[in-house]
Amino acid sequence: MARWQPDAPGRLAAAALDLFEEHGYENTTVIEIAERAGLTKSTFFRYFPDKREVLFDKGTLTGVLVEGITSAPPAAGPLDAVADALDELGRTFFTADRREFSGRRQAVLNANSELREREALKRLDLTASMIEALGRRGVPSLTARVAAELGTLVWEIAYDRWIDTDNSEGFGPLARQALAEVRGAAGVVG
Amino acid sequence: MARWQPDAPGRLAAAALDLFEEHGYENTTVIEIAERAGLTKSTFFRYFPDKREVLFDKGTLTGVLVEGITSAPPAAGPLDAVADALDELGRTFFTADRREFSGRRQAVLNANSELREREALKRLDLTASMIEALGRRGVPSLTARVAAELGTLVWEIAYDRWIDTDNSEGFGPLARQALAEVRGAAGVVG
DNA sequence: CCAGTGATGGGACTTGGTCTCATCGACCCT
DNA sequence: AGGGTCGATGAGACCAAGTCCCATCACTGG
Repeated sequence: MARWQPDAPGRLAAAALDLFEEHGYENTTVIEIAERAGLTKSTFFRYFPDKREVLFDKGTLTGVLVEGITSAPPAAGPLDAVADALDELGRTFFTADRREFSGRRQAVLNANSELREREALKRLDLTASMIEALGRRGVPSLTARVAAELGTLVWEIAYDRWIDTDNSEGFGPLARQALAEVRGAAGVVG
Repeated sequence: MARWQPDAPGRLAAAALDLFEEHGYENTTVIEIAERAGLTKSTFFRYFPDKREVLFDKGTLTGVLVEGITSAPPAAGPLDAVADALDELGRTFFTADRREFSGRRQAVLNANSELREREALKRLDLTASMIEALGRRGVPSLTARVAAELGTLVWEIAYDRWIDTDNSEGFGPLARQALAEVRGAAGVVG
């Protein structure tokens, strides 16, 4: 045994998503996931720090977003920098071929509180990364915090719509639209 | 045995905080917590759904905040309603005598990622509650979402300052100040 | 042909969390 | 006083997550 398997983490993630859809997250055992992927519990925990993490990408999303904010034109305001980053995200991450997978994944997340908790943490980390990236652009601390909070909200709204919609609008335009709406609302809250 | 103990959950929470400070969260066992409180593992899980929850109040904070938003003058804008709620929170919850405890608790939370994750979830739930309360005031959905996001940020900033400061300013004034700053920043983000 | 390396398997072990049942004390009713 | 109910607790079996350590196999290079 101990044969090598191509793309072990990918196989584990795929197996996990399948099983979570079939039997639910809590009724699925790490051992079952590993078995379906042709691996063992040991290997599972070698690639993922815990059971929940099998459904979350290793910070690639955050990386793209930070990169996008950093490389936005220097003259752009904080929210415009975020908008640029969201466009970039739509081009490199939330592509059309990943939409179905994202939808399946999100349905599983929504169905389990333990997973929603992990999602909440990721959301917080995402906001923190945006704050840091905006800070490197010279945006004052508190402004960065507000912009990152609103930016995260825009991301969230656009992501939900991107998954739900039957129309084939890409993530980028949806984000632009959401940003405009949030901007409008921010001007009205007082 | 099976003797009755006054305020079992309170004793468990106090014992837990002590032990977490002494040995750290992960190096403390639920059995140890229960023992220090003169109880058992069974009783611990009868009062708390899991180990983390022993450091989180049962939604009283959210309750006060929602109540405050709901009972704000009908003419008040969304953020003003939130400001009223934060004042109420300062009067009934974040009182001077609870400051030391809150500081100890927060230090423990900050030291452990599992606890920070739970905190992230609570933050999300808090925002959701604010959105709902604002919705009942007739605030349009997206405006409510933005206001709740900013309100949560204000709460967070004020809470941090309330814990850190040596000065004896109450939570209410700190929240007012934070709100003004966030308002200013929101007007600048573009 | 042999040694080293990297990915995997196996199994023991701790702990969080669930469940079921027994026990004890307080209170009530006659 | 005596018996019965009820609420809170204790006790212990049990399962799964997560950690650790070591064995094993395939591949690679000399």
